[in-house]
Amino acid sequence: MLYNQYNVFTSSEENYLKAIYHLGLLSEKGVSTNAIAKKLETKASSVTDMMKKLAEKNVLIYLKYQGVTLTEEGKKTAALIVRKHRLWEVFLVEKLNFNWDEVHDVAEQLEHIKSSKLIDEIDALLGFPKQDPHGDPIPDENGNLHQIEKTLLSSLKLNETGICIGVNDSSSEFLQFLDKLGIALGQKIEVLNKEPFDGSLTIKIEDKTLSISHKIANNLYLQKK
Amino acid sequence: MLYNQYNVFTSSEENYLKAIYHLGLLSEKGVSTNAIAKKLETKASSVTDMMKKLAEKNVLIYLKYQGVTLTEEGKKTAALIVRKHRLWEVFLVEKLNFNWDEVHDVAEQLEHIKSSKLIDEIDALLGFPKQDPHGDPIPDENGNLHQIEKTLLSSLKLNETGICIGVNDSSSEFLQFLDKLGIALGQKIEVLNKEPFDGSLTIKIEDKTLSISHKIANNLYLQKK
DNA sequence: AATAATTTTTAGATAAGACTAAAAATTATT
DNA sequence: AATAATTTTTAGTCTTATCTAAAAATTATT
Repeated sequence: MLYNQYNVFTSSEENYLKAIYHLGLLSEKGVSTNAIAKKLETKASSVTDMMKKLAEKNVLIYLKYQGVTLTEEGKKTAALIVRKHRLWEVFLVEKLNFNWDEVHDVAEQLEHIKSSKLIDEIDALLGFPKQDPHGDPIPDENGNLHQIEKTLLSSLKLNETGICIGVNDSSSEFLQFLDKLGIALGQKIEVLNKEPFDGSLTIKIEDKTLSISHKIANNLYLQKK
Repeated sequence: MLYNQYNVFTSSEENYLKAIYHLGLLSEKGVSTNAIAKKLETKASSVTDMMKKLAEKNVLIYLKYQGVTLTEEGKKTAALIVRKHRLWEVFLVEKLNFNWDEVHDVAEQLEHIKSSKLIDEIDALLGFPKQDPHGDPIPDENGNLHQIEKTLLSSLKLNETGICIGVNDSSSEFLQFLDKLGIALGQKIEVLNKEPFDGSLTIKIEDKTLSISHKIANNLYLQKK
């Protein structure tokens, strides 16, 4: 049960919650002050201040020197911000001709707009999408994630096949590089060869044969067939 | 010639510029501190502080005790915020099923999103509209207004006819009242009778005959036929 | 286990934007 | 023209969200 559904958060508070949410998914332990500071490009002292404030608002548990953990309310709040971010990304790509490497900064702004009708209507306009343009899952209206089974291309075995469903690194550099190679979500990929020397792969994708580095293969998620 | 096209403004600064822009359209003289304070529901002392800051940024001329006037750059900046506000209003009504009385608060938030591609694409998606849902003109990409000739319904003569093209008061109370009466933009209105006693009008609108108060007639704009 | 290195917190400072209360200037009224 | 009323500005305070520098706690290393 959530203590207080009617908390209102500043954009800054929302950014902290989102950062903690993302970092918290990576491990079971509390999220460290430094990790948050690094993610938000701010100073550890600023993080400490904000953690005290957010703990007061019951969205996280803060124990000095032990990092923080989101409460149920904090998780839900954060997930709903992520939901807005990802829905806006889909909107920008599907309706406004943005490329998938251009959406992040604008979505960072749009995610803070306060209006439940707005985001519900955007969701409906887009046909209730389940993934954003980078293949990341969109939390539902209760903040729950329905993750699909995903495998790194680098961990596929020889001759295995999968559908490209997401990226690990969604920097615009990487996304533009994929565009250049002609790799996009939804495409079928088959591993033709794995080079033991440098970990590079030869893959078949949409009738073309490509050689890609281990680093690339380590940033592409597939759904195994 | 504009001094500096690359000024970046905070949301608060943008709200001041917009308020001064709207107030400045009403008269040739400088806009008074109190008028701005009233419009933004803030204190005169806060306005004075902000005027000094905006004068530094060359978007307005501030002379102590004499009110302020926008510079060319200030006018353009303000008009482009108004442009964003009104385009978002059209978007909310046309694409997201908002009623015309629900759009203002959300557009107040959306108008501060920084991305020229975003607003250009919204403009294109909507087919380059020239008016917002209340009939107010949308400034072009250079900040210029192309106002159409409009007449208050209250100043129409007996048996004259016009098309309803806008409202003067766009509070949600008034707009909901119009909805209840069945009055909407684009409708043809004919003045059947003018009551000298209280200024009320009998009008014919879409085959119905209605009696409306002077106050209502004073808040509806028509394009004369 | 003691010391070194790192992380985190505290304390104090700053900037933006708002406020109150009082002073100063302007405008209105007698 | 003098006084009253109003408007505007100034001076000082407050909150939010930052920061730096120093102190404290934790973790790693010898």
